Amino acid sequence: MAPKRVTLADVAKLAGLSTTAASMILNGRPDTRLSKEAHERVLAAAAELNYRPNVAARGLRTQKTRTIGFISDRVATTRFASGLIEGALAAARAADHVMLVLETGGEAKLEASALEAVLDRQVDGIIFASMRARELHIPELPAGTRSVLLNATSQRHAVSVLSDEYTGGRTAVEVLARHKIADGVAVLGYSEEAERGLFRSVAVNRRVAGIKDAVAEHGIDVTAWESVWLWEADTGYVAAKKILRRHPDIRALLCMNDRLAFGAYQALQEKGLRIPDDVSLVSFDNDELASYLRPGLTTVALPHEQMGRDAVSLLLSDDAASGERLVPMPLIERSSVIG
Amino acid sequence: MAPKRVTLADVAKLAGLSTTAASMILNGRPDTRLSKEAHERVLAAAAELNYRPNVAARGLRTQKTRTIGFISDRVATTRFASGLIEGALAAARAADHVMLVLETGGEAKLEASALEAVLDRQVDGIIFASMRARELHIPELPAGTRSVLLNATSQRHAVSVLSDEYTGGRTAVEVLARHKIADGVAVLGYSEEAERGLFRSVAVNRRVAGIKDAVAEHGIDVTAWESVWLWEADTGYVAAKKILRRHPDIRALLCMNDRLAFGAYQALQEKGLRIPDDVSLVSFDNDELASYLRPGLTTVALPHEQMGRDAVSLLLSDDAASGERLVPMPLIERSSVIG
DNA sequence: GCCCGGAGATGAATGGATTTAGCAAATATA
DNA sequence: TATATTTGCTAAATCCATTCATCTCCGGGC
Repeated sequence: MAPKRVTLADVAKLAGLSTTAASMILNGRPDTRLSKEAHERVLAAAAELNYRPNVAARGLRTQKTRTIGFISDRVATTRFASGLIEGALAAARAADHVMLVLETGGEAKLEASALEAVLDRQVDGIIFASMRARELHIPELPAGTRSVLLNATSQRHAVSVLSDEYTGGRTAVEVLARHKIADGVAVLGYSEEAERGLFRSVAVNRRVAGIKDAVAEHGIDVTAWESVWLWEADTGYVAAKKILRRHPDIRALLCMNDRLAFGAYQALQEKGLRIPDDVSLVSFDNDELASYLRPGLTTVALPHEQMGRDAVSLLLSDDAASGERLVPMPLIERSSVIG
Repeated sequence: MAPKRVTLADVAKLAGLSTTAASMILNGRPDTRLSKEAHERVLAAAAELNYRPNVAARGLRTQKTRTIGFISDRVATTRFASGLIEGALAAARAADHVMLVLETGGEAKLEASALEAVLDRQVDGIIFASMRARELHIPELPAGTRSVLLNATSQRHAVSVLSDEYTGGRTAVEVLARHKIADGVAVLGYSEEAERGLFRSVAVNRRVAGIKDAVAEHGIDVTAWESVWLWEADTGYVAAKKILRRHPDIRALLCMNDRLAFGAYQALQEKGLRIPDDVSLVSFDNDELASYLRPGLTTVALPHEQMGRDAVSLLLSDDAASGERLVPMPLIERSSVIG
């Protein structure tokens, strides 16, 4: 039904002017000497025909496509990690850009072809995202290709957006300190002793460093550091039971993520221990889960949406910032800490 | 460092042939009469220079961009809904296409601008997705624009991909029947009596119809239909408590989704009732939650990934199928039904 | 010796924009 | 009156690949 797309030539013809004039006017170029009347005619014609420029054609000339490539290992390993995409999408939209989203599953082969696919489409910049903070290997990019690492680091690439894990770790401990919990604290999920020399991730190491520093500063006595390699609900359940068996006097559990905390809830419930009256819990992530739990779980949030936003604005900003952009991890207070 | 992109002209020059020849050879056109030697030279030149065609330029000529627009209200309202995107992404990649993902938050204004944004980029087709199955209002598209509705229906648009809710509803009931549960069953989340005339959604209505038919066929006695408007963990908790108070003899809970079931778990635990020994549970969705729960929740899965895949393959397939593509909802058996 | 057909290749148009260079008329300057 | 300058606008090149329409040889047929 609807005829083919309106082109600039159509607009120019209707306005009785050249495409040059139409182009200049529609792009609002400042140096033009075209008359007021010409402006009006072109604008009116464009409006009447409902003209929209063909981005591919424009991009061919200008080398700008107003398109960003977002290459990530997974889009949605965990629900909350897709906040990275949501934030990026929102920021891109605000800047009048769109995003090509590609998923690689972490496979090198797919990573390479994903990169080619976005390069072939002349994107203005590329975001390399990882759903769990880690070191990424990025191949060399054509000169002039802008890129930002999101929730990831890389040797070669200058700029990356990360959550501020060190401060986040401190925050979690400070909640305990503020609520006068000074002993009977167990850390669930990480133990330096058990994991020394094993590679965790930059994020975890920094978080642990924050926890340790804050614990020392506030003179908190940590009864146990329990190592759990996979941070899932069932492993959390098992580990929490173990801690409770060995240390019946535990008053607080600092869990390395919300799924572990979820498992701990189950273990505590089984033992008939009440949260927070008998045992307090603080955790990390602010997974969707955290709000479902009863009582609600107090947790230090991973600011995924903000990180996504920041990645886009860094990518699109003119000043070639470099280094790490650390995004604060906000404390979400619910009811799992006694007070 | 790396010089500017290699163009077809570069390849042609290195091969000592015209761009016409190079283009024909690289595109493997069958009718060409170019010599074997010419083929070899062009292919070798392309490989040596690592030539990749500029998709924008090609698209300008061929009107094909190998790009799909994916416009959705939310990308990740719930973790598992983003399976829609994951599936679509995987299918697109398999078909050597990429996806422009746009999020509208359901706002009409953003929907309109998202549509323009993808149309401006000459996408080969558009998927309109909704994270919760519902009726979508899609504006008229330019002639020849292919489109598929994903997890949504619309008056105007012919083809949509939906989960097979009717059969899914039956499946849930059949689990109960198979395990010889014939009475003391309560449905948690929907009551026709309470919600008569209120708009739910096509999906819910079909699911309920399936439940009703299967219940009648198997001669199951449903003790209570409890209406819950918002299907969340806390509302499920409250509703389950209410049911247990009024009907202490309940043996099974059929929950309209996993979050409600999660709330029911909490209510049952508080009452000291064991799952599945005292009360069995069946639910819908296969949310990530369902696997965290103890015991694991038996649930009828929303086949989001498959739906995403189907949407892309329908969009890209030649035969202009129309009507609804109903994707089966698989039963995920865990341990919440006595047996 | 001339014409014809086919093999092997290419020039130029095309798609839809941006942009450089420059033209013609009107006005200003001397 | 003759020369500069400004004003208002446009032809044509460009971005890169695809494709239509030809063009040039060369050997075979008559």
